[in-house]
Amino acid sequence: MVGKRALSRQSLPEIIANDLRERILSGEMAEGEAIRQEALAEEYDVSRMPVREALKRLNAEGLIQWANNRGGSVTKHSLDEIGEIFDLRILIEVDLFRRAIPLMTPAHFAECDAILEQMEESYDRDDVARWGILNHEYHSALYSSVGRSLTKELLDRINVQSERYVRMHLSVMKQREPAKQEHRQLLDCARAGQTEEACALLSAHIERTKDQLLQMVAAKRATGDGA
Amino acid sequence: MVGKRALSRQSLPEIIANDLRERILSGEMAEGEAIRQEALAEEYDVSRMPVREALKRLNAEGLIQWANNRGGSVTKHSLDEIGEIFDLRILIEVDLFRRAIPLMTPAHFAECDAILEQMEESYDRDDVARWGILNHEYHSALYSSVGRSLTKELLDRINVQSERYVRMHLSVMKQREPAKQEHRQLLDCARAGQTEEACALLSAHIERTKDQLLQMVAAKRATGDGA
DNA sequence: TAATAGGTAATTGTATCCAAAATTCACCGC
DNA sequence: GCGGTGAATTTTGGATACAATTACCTATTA
Repeated sequence: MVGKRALSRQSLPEIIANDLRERILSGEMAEGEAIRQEALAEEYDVSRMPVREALKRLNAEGLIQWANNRGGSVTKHSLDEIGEIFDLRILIEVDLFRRAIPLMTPAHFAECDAILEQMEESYDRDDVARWGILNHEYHSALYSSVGRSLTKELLDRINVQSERYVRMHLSVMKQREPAKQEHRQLLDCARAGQTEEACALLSAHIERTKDQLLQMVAAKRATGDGA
Repeated sequence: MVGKRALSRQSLPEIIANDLRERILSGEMAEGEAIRQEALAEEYDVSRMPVREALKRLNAEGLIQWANNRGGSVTKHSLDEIGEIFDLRILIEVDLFRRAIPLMTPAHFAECDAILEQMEESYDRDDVARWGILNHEYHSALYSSVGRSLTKELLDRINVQSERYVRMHLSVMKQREPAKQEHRQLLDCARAGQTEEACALLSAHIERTKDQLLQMVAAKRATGDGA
């Protein structure tokens, strides 16, 4: 993301977009839920204008869909599309990882190690929210040795989509041990300079997440809502 | 003032965004050029509101950069970033092509053939504008057998970026014969079911375009760097 | 003479207001 | 009783007016 640390001077659309994004990602705003500008404006106690800009932004991010004069709704992905999102993650993350490994220094490995430790700590406390954040941080840290800012920006956009489903996943995920081990192996392979092995592990890691998650979403949709 | 064309069913921001996008892609708005909302609003004879929405959209597409209260400017990519754009194209297009080839039917091949013929015709007439459009159509046709709508959407966004530079490229490109042959070979391999060979060709094809183009942009920036 | 501070002008961001489009409900006709 | 058409309400889209922030220019002081 663009690093504007002065968040005191954040514009209203920015603030609202961030909050709405969080509400969508957390599932507070359900898939397919209709969005009315005025209701949101009243809720945030601002005019409809900054709300409109925030909605436009989220629309560009793909989190909500907008019809011309017909209002908007929270984007709902089909199972195929959810799978596609994870295939894109595999494609781009593995490419980044392959470029990153030869450039990794002890400092990079140390950073990954530090995050891993915090992750394992959050396992034990069953702090899924923190685990999700750290998971994202860890994956980013794996690629920090390589520049590729445009690619990372693209990946961030895709990750916003995937995060919606990963979060559902985390909250009901039983077996976190495999992921834990995979994260360690990934780093070990990278440290040993075994680029292709590490990439294969990363690919399998995301693939496994995808499979588990698709199963879960499918089950949820079959029982839960009729849509 | 300005002739209001078919704005009937299209929203104003949409129209303005499309026009601005075209102006940026065509080079009419140069890299790094500052953008003032009011000037554009006056030019299009509308208020600043739809202009702002259009600018927001282009910002999300990465064509312009926006600072908080500081105005915006047309995005200027470094040589590395331009290379990155083409690397992303390779990554995504090859993945799409690999998935598409096994699904291609005679109808798909016929469509590609038809576009190829028009392309070769436009070679002879030296119609670079038409060639550019057909080039994009051809690449899309290669992947038409596969669904993957989200991936295609992503690719379209990347292609918008690359098109800025491809257009410069086309207008000064001397040797179009290699591209011509490569396009044929690509299709022949795909028809023969030689998936990996076809993907390798596609990768090399885009890679060659990237190399030529980087050379050209580097030369252009070295001479007239003042802009 | 140069640097800093203050003021002014320009540009962006937000709010309120008005118009246009769409959906829904009711009434009329079949 | 059912279907279609029209009007009214709801909701979005666009314009104008106003506030806030920023940058530039000028003046004053060291």
